[in-house]
Amino acid sequence: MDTSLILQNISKHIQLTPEEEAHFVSLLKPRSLKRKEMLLQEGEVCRYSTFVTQGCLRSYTLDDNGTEHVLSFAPEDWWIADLYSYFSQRPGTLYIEANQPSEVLQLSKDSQEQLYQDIPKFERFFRILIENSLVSNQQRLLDNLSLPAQERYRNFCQRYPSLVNSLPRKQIASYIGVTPEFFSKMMKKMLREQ
Amino acid sequence: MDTSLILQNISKHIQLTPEEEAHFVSLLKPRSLKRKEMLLQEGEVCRYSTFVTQGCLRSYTLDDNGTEHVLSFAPEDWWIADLYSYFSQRPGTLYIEANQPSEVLQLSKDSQEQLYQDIPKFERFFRILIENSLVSNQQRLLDNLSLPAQERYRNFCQRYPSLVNSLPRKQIASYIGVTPEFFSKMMKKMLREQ
DNA sequence: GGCTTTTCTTAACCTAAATTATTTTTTGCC
DNA sequence: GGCAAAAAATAATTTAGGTTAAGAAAAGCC
Repeated sequence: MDTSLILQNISKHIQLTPEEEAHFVSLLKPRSLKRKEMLLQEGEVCRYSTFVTQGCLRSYTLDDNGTEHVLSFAPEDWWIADLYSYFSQRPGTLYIEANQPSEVLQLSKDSQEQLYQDIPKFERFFRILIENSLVSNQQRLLDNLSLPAQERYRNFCQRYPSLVNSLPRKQIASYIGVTPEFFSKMMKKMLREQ
Repeated sequence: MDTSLILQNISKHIQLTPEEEAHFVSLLKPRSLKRKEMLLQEGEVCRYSTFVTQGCLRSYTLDDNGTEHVLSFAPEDWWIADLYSYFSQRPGTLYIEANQPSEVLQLSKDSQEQLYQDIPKFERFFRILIENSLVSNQQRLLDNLSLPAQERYRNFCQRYPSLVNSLPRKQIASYIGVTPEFFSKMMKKMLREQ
């Protein structure tokens, strides 16, 4: 189990002693995922926060027509969960699925609560993580309210530069909130114009 | 300065001793706002988290055309801030304005950091506050991606029941992401259909 | 109370994006 | 490498919602 990436991720916000690092690592459960393997489905309780060490996951909902709406992507070095379900430990609405064969480290809700008791610094770490998520989520919401699809695509490229050329276009289309057909037309237009 | 509402708000998530309550209260600065008074403008640094004890505030951006896009409302018992600017202490993009004559209590960023040191329980309190914001913000984003304007309006009514009949319709329209003209047409249609 | 300003409504017209259907291209996989 | 399945492109048609403009209603203010 390779924990260097996650320890580095944590060290961006809090400093841990070697003992604390060891304690944290002991709470992690590694898991391998095949392409298209589901980590979570609608109606299930999200019992883990998941950190991606290799590959890429995505979270999405299905609406009444069965259309997929992508909430987030999690490439290497990102966290992912159905946060409503995770925080409340009630059944959620999100699907979380591996886009590619992936390696992840999982921290259970119980372990996380324990961690807050044992090493209060982690309360700070996860608070900062969530603060950053909230800020970018608010910005994305405002973008969706105020910007045309072209600009939202440009913002997507900023946010996930490593994914622009490796993700199916229909998933990018879903993330920015347009149909694959419209996305295709839009990309052609953007090429023509520059 | 009436602090009963804010202390009650806090007691939903953490228990404070009378001494801790007194310390917390000593950090709060009361402020009165007239209708249309600005608490924050684009380009300014957001130095305070603001708790509304009376009245109602809203946060919004202005786009290139000068069109307003409402991010959030804060009636009594709610918190409001430009979180990007508040967390980073860099110039932000939001306007925060009083919708009506209002009374607020403000906690400066410095005081909040100090509070984390003095009474670590507050780290938990604000973490939970932000967790809840993030969850509802993600849900609103997914609603914007997947639901027609009518459904988004119904969700608005759920979220802010106290505001449905007291807010200018153009602000509600902006919050759900449509023009006032379309909103007016939509409301007429909804009445016809039920 | 009257005057100004803002908000709300209505209606005609317009456009970004959705839908449906078909074909072509790419990808995953044994 | 070949085949099935998924993804992408194209095009015709439709629609949700935007724009423009103008009048009616309501709210704020001395």
